[in-house]
Amino acid sequence: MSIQKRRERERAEREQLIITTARELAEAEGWEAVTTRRLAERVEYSQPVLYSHFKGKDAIMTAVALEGFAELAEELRAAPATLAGVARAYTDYAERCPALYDAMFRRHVDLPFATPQAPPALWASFDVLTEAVRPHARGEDLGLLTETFWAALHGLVTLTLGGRLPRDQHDRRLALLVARFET
Amino acid sequence: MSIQKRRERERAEREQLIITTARELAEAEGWEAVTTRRLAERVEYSQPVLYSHFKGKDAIMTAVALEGFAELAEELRAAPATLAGVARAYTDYAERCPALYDAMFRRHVDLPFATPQAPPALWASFDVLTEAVRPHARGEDLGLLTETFWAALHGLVTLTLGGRLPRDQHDRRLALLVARFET
DNA sequence: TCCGAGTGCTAGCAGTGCTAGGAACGAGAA
DNA sequence: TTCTCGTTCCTAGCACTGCTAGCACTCGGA
Repeated sequence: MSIQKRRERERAEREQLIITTARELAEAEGWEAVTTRRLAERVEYSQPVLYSHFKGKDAIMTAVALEGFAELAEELRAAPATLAGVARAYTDYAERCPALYDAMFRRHVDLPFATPQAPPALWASFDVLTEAVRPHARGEDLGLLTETFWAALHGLVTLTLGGRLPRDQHDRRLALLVARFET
Repeated sequence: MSIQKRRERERAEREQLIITTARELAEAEGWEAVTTRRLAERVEYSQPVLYSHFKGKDAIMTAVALEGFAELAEELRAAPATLAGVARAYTDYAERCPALYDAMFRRHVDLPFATPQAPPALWASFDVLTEAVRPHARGEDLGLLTETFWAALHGLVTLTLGGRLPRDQHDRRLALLVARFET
């Protein structure tokens, strides 16, 4: 049965290759440029192969987003466990991987959010954020306060990435936001 | 020269019809459903007519967004001139016209933001927001603080509309945000 | 009555996501 | 070794997208 094992392994490797390639392509040229044809060409397989791994293009994006959740959680855990530290790590990550951030938090993906069924990696990120917010919750519901702070970070990130807010003052805006949530 | 005037008027009316129809279609089924063919069919003209009014589909979306800016400014002006009042009016508008909000603040439109060249209607909204924030600026840069508050509102709105935050607690999150920016 | 500008149509291009069908390969049986 | 059967993967094609070239027609002005 070793042959079958090898096949399963090769198949898993190919699936990972598709995800990684999709991510690279999106990061380089945006998700609009990630077409099934271009993606298939890059992984050096024909188009229908993609559909033997994923239900469709959306499912590929979802897989990429899941990778992003795990990475983001790592970044947040590595950051100083303060409100400012975690906030900075969050926006830095979004700035560094805008297409990934797009897939995770802007595009429509078929994943549960804000429920116990949400991906564990997403919960991990949220937990780090929660711990950073905790010291500053003055009797407020900690979960809701964290959601609110997260939303504020998200707004800052998306408006800046989308060119609605000038990038050069981003640091000062982030500082203002953090200050308002401290204490 | 009256004939020419009539033609110009009819042309302007048709242009408005295209904008209104695009808006209705987007609000009813989302922007993905707004294809040039469906839009042309609804306004009862052939597809190429759209291109005699607008450079492309994006330009139609931009025209719709501009309408939205004007409407939003009106709504904000009509709201109680407090931080809570304006914030509530902002999120209410987004909730009521999600597709319009999408075109205005989420999709890529070819408009200048956060510069003096930005659409006047957009500045009008921002000015109302600024006045609501002013009493709570404790020595901070008022423009930057307003941008930050706006970003936070935007984050709340987009995460909620995108299904990333449960709608039912929206009011409480909004109250938390406003409380953090008061004083 | 005729002309010419200009308007709006039909038809088509290149590209999209996705799928049906068959060809080719390779593992196991005879 | 040869045959058979499954699986794997590709070619070809569908229905759609945004957009445009080019022709037919209309209609005001002479």
